[in-house]
Amino acid sequence: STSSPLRIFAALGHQMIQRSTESTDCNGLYQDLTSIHELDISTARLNDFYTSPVSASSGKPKRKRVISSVQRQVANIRERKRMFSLNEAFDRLRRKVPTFAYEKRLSRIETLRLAIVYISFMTDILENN
DNA sequence: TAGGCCATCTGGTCCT
DNA sequence: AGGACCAGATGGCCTA
Repeated sequence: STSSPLRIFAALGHQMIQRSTESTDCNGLYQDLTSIHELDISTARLNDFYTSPVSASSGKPKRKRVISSVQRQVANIRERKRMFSLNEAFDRLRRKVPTFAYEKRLSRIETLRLAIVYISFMTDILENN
């Protein structure tokens, strides 16, 4: 139907295309996220703390956590996994927002901005029907 | 070559 | 205590 929301959205600019569904994540850039299990956790010592000289806000001495190198490695892997899942969510969102005939995939910030516009557009359609 | 984008590391803070 | 989340820093890759 020519009045479908997607067609109306497409009419705002160029012809809208269905974006390919190929996964753009990884590309071999991620390190092995399973390697967390291979770290020798048994050698990790407990956290050490030292007292920083000043705490401007509270006046109380701040306790800073100092972690071992093994704990740092484990934390890095966790962070990589977290960012990986974040990027998976971005990929899902990318596939949901209609785009024009770009040769280039949307960046994360472009994906967010286009999603905002798209949601607003759809909301307007619903409210005016 | 500059700027944009991204992956990764890191330390701080919040929360369980 | 430790995991989740976050933001800053850094370096690599790509494109105009």
